[in-house]
Amino acid sequence: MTYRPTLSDVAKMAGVSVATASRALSNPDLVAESTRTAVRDAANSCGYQINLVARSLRKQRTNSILVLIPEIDNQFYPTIIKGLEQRAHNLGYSMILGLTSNNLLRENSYLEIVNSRRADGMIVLDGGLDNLIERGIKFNVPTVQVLECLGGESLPTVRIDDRQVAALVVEHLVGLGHRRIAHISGSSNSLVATERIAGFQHAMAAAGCHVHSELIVNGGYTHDGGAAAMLRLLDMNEPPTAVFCANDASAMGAIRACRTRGLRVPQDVSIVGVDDIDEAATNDPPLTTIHQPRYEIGVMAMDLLAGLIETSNWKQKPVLVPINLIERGSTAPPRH
Amino acid sequence: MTYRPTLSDVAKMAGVSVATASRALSNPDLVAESTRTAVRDAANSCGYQINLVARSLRKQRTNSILVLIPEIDNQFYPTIIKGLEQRAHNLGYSMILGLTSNNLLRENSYLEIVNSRRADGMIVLDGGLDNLIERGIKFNVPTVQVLECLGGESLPTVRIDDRQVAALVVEHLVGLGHRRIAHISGSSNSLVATERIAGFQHAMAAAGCHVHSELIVNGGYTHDGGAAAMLRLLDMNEPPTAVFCANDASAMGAIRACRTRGLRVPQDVSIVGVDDIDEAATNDPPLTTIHQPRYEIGVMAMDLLAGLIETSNWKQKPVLVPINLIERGSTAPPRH
DNA sequence: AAAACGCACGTTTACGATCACAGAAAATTG
DNA sequence: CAATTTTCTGTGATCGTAAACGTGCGTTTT
Repeated sequence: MTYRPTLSDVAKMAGVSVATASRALSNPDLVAESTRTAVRDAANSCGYQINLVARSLRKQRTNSILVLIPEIDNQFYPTIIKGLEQRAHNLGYSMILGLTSNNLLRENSYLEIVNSRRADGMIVLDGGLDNLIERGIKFNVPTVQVLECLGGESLPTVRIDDRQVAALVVEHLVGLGHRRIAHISGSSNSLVATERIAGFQHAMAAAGCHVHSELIVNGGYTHDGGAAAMLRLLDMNEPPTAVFCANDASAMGAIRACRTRGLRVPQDVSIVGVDDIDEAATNDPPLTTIHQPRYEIGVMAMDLLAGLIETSNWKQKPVLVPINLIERGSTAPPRH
Repeated sequence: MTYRPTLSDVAKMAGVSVATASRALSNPDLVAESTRTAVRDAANSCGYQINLVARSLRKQRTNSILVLIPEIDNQFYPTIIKGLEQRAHNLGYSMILGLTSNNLLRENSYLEIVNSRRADGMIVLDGGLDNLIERGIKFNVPTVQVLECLGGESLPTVRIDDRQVAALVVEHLVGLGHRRIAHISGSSNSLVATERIAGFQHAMAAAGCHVHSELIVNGGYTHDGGAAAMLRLLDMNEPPTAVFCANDASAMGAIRACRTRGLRVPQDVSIVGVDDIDEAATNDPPLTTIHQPRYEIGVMAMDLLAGLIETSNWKQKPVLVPINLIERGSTAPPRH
């Protein structure tokens, strides 16, 4: 195909004006049956395809949204992306994906996309970018924050209750009889990590367990970081009998570390993760973890944004997504 | 901010024509120093942001490309996506991500995006969509196929040599002393799967090993499928001493199946995977596998597409990406 | 029968930038 | 200093669609 017919070509062929051709194709009910079919036939016979760029310019709407993710090869984000994408598709939006790598330069260049009207709004899973979000607000770009919300809740937000995460874990472990429980935390510049730490301390206190500060070590959310942190815990005079890890990757690292010291999970040490990534179920032992409904989180975030774009108002409350603990094979009562 | 200044506002402020303002911002060297700074100052002072939609309409270029992926929560694709995205970003393109789920309806709706000029080209990792690709060709949309190439190589293509995959695996296992080797294959409607089967048979024949047809079973590329396939192999009168699995997920499933039968890997059975997903290295035992440079594959595909968009010609040869076998802990000489 | 209404459609312009063309101003040359 | 080139800038057309607005005509209302 060499020449791309435009709407005016179609109109000419059908013997109507451009306006009528436009209406016949986009708002069929505004047009008489006969002209409607005439226009449609003309469009089909010449292989007409609407030019969405032109429509966007005229309507001041691109029907695409920008999604900013810190990293994608992380086991955690892909399912959220899936939820976002499928919902976007159902709502008639395309998804532009930006990987920020927590890199300020990249973030700024992605901002260009929304500021220059190439996207109608954005979803940010990278709460570290508070400055980005501020600028987003400044330009009145509809924005939804997901999970990591460093910008506070001045923006529409979909997240889980990270204190509840810790509470559920502590409740489970204390219920099994553990008293000496450690926490392998996430990166300290993350609000999620600090909330989980606070929640852990609070829940432990509520259960009447003392938490020595040595029992909270940073695992940086990674497999290797979790393993290193676990080794430090095992080197203590009185090691913990159970460990609450801030995510599944560090939990698996912790399990690996136990093994290198000849300890069995869960017989000698209980380990709990957070996220419930796919690998958690197939891991050996299967990981007891906090399930986050990642797909649904994506769907809800996209719904929220779409509403925001269309009505530009929102109820000032963050959407809190329910979570639950999934008991698998990595936790058991402590030995005596 | 309530009003968005346009180029004509900037021009008015700077006391020049719109054309000059456009040149000053987009082609600064075509304009006198003094007017250049005048225009820039005006743009800055009123917070001007270019409208990329308008530019796209005029230039008939969107600077965005469509990437079609069958599924994203698959451990395999995210790293490719990362390569694609980062390269796209460096080249000045945005990436629109479409998840097809191998669903014909979705595929067609994504085609709309390129046909309606919202993207300058597309990258297809979902070779199952031969009809899609055909239409892509029909509309002269620059397209690059990656890995799974059901449409043949009439299109620009970036892939690995799947027969070589099988050859490397067989060479490794035969080198260890194995003679009775099985293959847990991928879904039969995939060209990649059939090529690996053919390569397996060829390499085995070349090594002087007979391959009974029972020794090739379908594992559907999944963990559970791999486990089920392995159980079938272990139920044979004379089970294989080594298994070549079509991907890492099915290899891990196979290992799990061995364990449920009380067999140890690699002492009793050797297992090889393909892909080298992150989990392969942390798996217990660490998986011997064929490494695919997924990030680089993404980068190369994006480079190829960008070239295609700009020059619209290509050397008629598929880009073959080099691969190699990584020996880890899941393979060993057979017992006697 | 006159007034009021509403449907279906055409005319025209807006959307916001870029580019070809041509003219004006400045710089260079002999 | 006139002639020529070079540099710079404005005019107006253009990209393809949507929508505001207006028109003609048939139908209903009193």
